Formats: sequence, structure tokens, C-alpha cells
Amino acid sequence: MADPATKASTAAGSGAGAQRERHPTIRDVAELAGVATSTVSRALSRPERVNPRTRARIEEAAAELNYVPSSQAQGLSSGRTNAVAVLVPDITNPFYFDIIRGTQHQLKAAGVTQLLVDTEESSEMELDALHKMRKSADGFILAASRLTDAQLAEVSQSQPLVTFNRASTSAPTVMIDTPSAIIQALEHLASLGHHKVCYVAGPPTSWSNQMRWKVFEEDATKRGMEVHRIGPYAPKTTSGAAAADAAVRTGATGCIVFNDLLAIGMLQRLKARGIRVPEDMSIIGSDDIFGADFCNPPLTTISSPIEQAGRVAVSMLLAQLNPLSGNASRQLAVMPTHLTIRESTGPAPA
Amino acid sequence: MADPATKASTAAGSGAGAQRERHPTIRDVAELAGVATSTVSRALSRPERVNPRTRARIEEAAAELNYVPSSQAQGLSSGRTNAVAVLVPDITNPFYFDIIRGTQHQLKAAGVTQLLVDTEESSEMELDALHKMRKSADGFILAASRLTDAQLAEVSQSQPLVTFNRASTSAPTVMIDTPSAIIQALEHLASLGHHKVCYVAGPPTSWSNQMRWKVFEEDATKRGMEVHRIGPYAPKTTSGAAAADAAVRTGATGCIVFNDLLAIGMLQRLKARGIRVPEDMSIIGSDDIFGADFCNPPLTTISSPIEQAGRVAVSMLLAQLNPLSGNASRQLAVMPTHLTIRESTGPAPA
DNA sequence: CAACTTTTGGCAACCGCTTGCCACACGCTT
DNA sequence: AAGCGTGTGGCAAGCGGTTGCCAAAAGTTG
Repeated sequence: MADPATKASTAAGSGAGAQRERHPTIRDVAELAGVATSTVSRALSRPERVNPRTRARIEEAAAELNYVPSSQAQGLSSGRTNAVAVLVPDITNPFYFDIIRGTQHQLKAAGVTQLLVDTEESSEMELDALHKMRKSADGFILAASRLTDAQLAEVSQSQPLVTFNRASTSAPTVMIDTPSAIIQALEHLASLGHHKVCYVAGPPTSWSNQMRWKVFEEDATKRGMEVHRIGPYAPKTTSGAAAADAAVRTGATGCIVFNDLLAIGMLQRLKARGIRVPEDMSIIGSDDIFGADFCNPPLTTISSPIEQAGRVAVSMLLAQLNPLSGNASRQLAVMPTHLTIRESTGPAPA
Repeated sequence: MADPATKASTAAGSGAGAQRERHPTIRDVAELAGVATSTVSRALSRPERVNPRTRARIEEAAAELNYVPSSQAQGLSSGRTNAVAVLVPDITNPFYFDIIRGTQHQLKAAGVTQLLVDTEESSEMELDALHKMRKSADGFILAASRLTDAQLAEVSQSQPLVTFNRASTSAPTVMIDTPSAIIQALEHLASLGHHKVCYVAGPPTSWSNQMRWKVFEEDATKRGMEVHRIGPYAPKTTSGAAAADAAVRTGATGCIVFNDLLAIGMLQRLKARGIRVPEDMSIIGSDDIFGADFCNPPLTTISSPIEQAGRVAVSMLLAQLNPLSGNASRQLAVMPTHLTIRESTGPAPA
């Protein structure tokens, strides 16, 4: 009934902007409670510093006025913003959703605002954000940073940050235990009788991509497998077609793919070409993103607690910001991985 | 040569925390350029207000010092924060990722920071966030708000906001053209020979859920179909099992499901139970989320430009904040929908 | 060249809150 | 009773900008 369109015409009357009512300030509260603003400030931030009776009066006044301190003003004078920026290379990638979810959750629990930034896989944008936001964030979480070691070192000197999935000697880091994961995956392939394996590479600037390949090559060689490598490919399902075709051409029967997005794309292409998975070719993805369990066939993949990794990253950053908790904040957290075996892997073709 | 760094040297003592170097302020720039701070401020915000030569000097100085204005301080005095809060009921839901992506993109283009908030499907949290952040955001975008009409009306009076997928007479709204979508879907089902149809309901507090059901019932009845309704179910894949079982029990051969998440969950359950889709039952989802194209079978679903909807919402909000653009800001935007037919729908069983 | 208009840029008062420093009051000790 | 320690709360100086107001400088005009 209440048709939204009808009202639209009338609503325009008062000029477009909704007028903001004046919000109560700390002064209003102070006045109402009969104390100085400084006392109000202290009552709210360091309650033990003020007499319980006074504090009660102040809290009452604040409640009555519905007072909310301005984080801006707070930040201005105290120097801390109570915000943390989370930089991800591609907000489009479900993998980062998981980490964002983790950071969001933990930050909220700590009463800190999350500033989400998409750096579009570019180190320039990353650097730029780091610079522009240095005033508006107390710290940074860099997911899969594209920065060079030198840049990272420099940046980490001037602002608190923690990196995720990007080794760094200069900043605390949380990492996925990639080496172990790759080894597990190769073990799985080996036990299914695969001899020719292929690594499907992701972005060359990705540190974890480099790591994965390195371990892959080492371990596969040690096992006496025939090792191939194709790529790099953009970590998107749309790149899967090219990757699938190239993979087939290598003659490998088992592929370990940089990430699930790419792996799912390959699955689609392989199906389209009539190449059966896993009968003709086995595919192992990485990250166990949303969708990996219901794609066709369900994807065998390297799982790890991504969301938890996000939470850990936040904890590490917060510890860094809050020197109270002993300056012995951990510098490295390694998240365990395990292989989740679904239906995209099977015995090597005869 | 007042070196801004000299002052910082003493600040080093701490230890664990990375020490922040003192950042140049507008005063440093003013000094270096030989002008007053007010001039610097103006040169940066209203360039035409200052002599080109002076401005050049200032810009040069700013660049040399690597000056970045503090958004906090800016906000304090000017009253605007240059941030917009986006409230979503569940950051875990891929549907919202799309909209977040849209808002993020558009906000960034406008140089506005996005504050992402997960309200956990709760109207209390939503209200709370709206209240707590009124000082830290210039405006709000409420995705699928859980607020009552009255609450919404009240809130929209005190702060600029736009709602998404939630009709409102009090605030600008962007909506998905649900009625048309449902009708398209029913038409599709009808043309495939289905006579018994079922609506699988989502959260009762969701406005779009109510809308969908209303139109579903009307239109299906008009077509002389046997209409069923089951639910409510949480919009998650995990609720799909219960939904699938209930749907089967109704005897319906075609289901229109509140959203893709739920639909995909149903697909999984149906497959597990050996009920073939679409041979035994057709399923239509809604939203065309990530994964809908590669689940098994690929899901027929109601598509709409969600990401674009996010962008539109931002534009509407920005227009509201910026009265310059004529106060004729649109009050309602309806995003078109279309049915994306994949493989989860087919002829009704004989 | 004087009178007048328009630019341009400085002064200073905030914006709302934090915090170092100090004063007062109260309760104890000696 | 004087001396003190301690707990409380006020004063006021910022934090880093913005902006209304005004005066000096520059440009116009008759």
C-alpha cells in the first residue's frame, strides 16, 4: 500500500539534506553533572581515577543526554584513532572475504573500527593507502602484500602493522603453513599413483605463490615425479580456461593449483572439454573458499583456518599497539593446514 | 630550519611498539611556504580562492614534506568525517559481498572512506551502530535493514541514509525489482509445465522476503497453481537440508527459494537424497551470487546488478550529503532483474 | 592620481576531547 | 596542632585543522 514513489515527491520539500541535530558534547554532560569536562573525560576513560559517587552522577548524566564521545575529537587529542586498516589485494576474491570476516570480528570485539581497502593487486596503491591513512588508522593489516622487502621494512618502521601470507623479517606475520600443505597434497597425489604433476601458478608478485612453487618443485623432484609448471595466471575463475588447456597439454595427471578460484575455473573448462575429473585428471586447489564444497566435482583443496588467521592478525596488531601486555608480542604465527579431500582427485589414469 | 624531527628523537624510548615519527602538520607546510596556515588550508580545499603562484608554493611545500592532512582534525572542525558506514546484516553472506564491492568502489572514487559494519541480523545492533557511529560517519547505507518502519523513519530524520532492499517512505531507497523477478520465475516454471509450486522463505524480518512471498502467492494463485510455502529458514547453505526435505514433502515440483545460499544448500541435500534436479524437482534461487554458476547443477536464479546497486546507493547518499547537485536527488532507484536460466530447472515430471 | 572594487592572505576563535599539572580537602601520624 | 600523604577534580594548553571576518595589496576606473 504505502507506495514509496508517492511520498518521494513530498519528501523533497525541505531541501535534500537531512538536517543533523546538534549532538551533546562532553561539556553538556559536565554541566548536567556539575563537574568539569576533564572529570567527565576521566570518568569515562579511567573510571578508577574518579570518585564512585561522582562517576555515578556523570554516567547518569551521560545516559540521560545520550552522549556518545566523538571519536574524531578523541583521536585528535589522544593521538589514537581506534581504527585499523585492512588492506587486501582484491576485495572480489572470496579468499579475502574470509580473512576480512576474521579481522572484522576480532576488531569489533576490541571496539576498533575496521577500514577496508582494496589495493587492486598494486603495490603503488598499497603504498599510497599506507601513506594516506597513516593518520587515520592506528595500524595496518596487509593481506598478501605486494610490497618488496625493502618497502615493507621501511613502512613497518613508521607504522605498526602485521602482514598476512607474506613473510617479513621486519613485521609480525601470520602465515599459512604452505610448505606442509603442498607436501600433503603431493603425498596425496603420489599415493593415488600420479607421476606427472603440474603446478598452476598464480600472480608472480605473490609471495605465497613463490613459496608454493618452491616447495612443490623440491618435494616433487625428491619423489622422482615429472614436474611441470604453467602460468602465471590471474587468480580468477575466468583464467581457469587457459590454465586447464595448458595443464592438459603438459600431460600431467595431477595439478596443484595456486588457488581455488583458478581451480574452479579449470574444473569448468575441463568439464566443457569433456575431460573427466578426477578420472582423467586430478585437481587440488588451495584455500577452501566458499564454493569449493559445492562445485562440480567438489574440490579437493588445501584448507586452513583463514578466518582465524584474520583474528590472530588482529590480536598481534593490537598487542603491538598496546605495550601493556608485555612487549613480548609474538612475531610469527603459522596457521596449520590440512588437505580436504573431496571429489576432484582420484587414482591416476592407467 | 626548524627540523620537525628533532622533537621526535626523545619519543623513542618505548621498545616493543614501533615508534611513530612525528608527522608534518599544516603549520609546517605554512612555515615552509611562508604563508599562514589558513592559506594552506584554503589552497588545499578551495584552490580558486588563492593566488596560483602562492598555491604553487604551497603545493610544493606540501609535497616536499609529504604532508597529508589529518582527516580527524579536518572532521573536527568542519563537521564532516568523509566516511560512510555501510551496515549489512551478515558479512558472511556472499550476496552482501557484491554490494560491499559496489559501495567500496564508488566511495573510493569519491574519496570517502567506507566503514563496514556487520549487524548480525539484529535490529538492536543496527540501531546501536547507527547511534554510536553518528559522529564518525557522514551517512549510512543500510543493506536489508531489519529496522521497523517507525525506527527507520526516526533514524532517517537525524542522519542521512539510504536503504537498500528495504522499502522506506522516509529515506531514499534502492531496490531490486522483486515483483518482476518473481513473476518471471513463475512464468518460467509455468512454461515448463509445473503446477505445484513452493516458496521457500527466508528470515521473517526481511522485507524482501515478505515482498517475494506476497508476489509469489498472488501471481501463482492467479495462474491457478497449487501454492505452498515453507520456512522460515536462515539464509545459509546449512539450512538447505531442512528446506529441501520440507519442499519434497509438499509435493511441489518447482521451488522458488529466498536466496541462492539456501537454494544451493537444497541442491546439495537433494543430491544426497537421490532426488534429481531438475528431473524430479526444479529449483530457482535468487541473487545470482558467486558460486551459483558452478554449483551442481548450475543454478537457475534471479539475477540483478547488485554491485551496481551498491554504487547507486552511494551516489544517492552522496547527493544527499552534497546539496549542490540540486536538491532533486532521486528518492527511489529500482534495479532491474532477469532470470538467468541454468540447469536447475526443467520440465515438470510427468 | 584619487577613489573604489576585488583579490588575497592573516588573525584568531573555535571543533570536542585529553592530559599534565596543580590545589584543595580529608584523614593520619607524630 | 602541625605536617603529610593521598585521593579528587579543576584549569588550561593543546591536538591539527577550518572559517568568518577584516585589512592589506592589487587591479580598475573616471
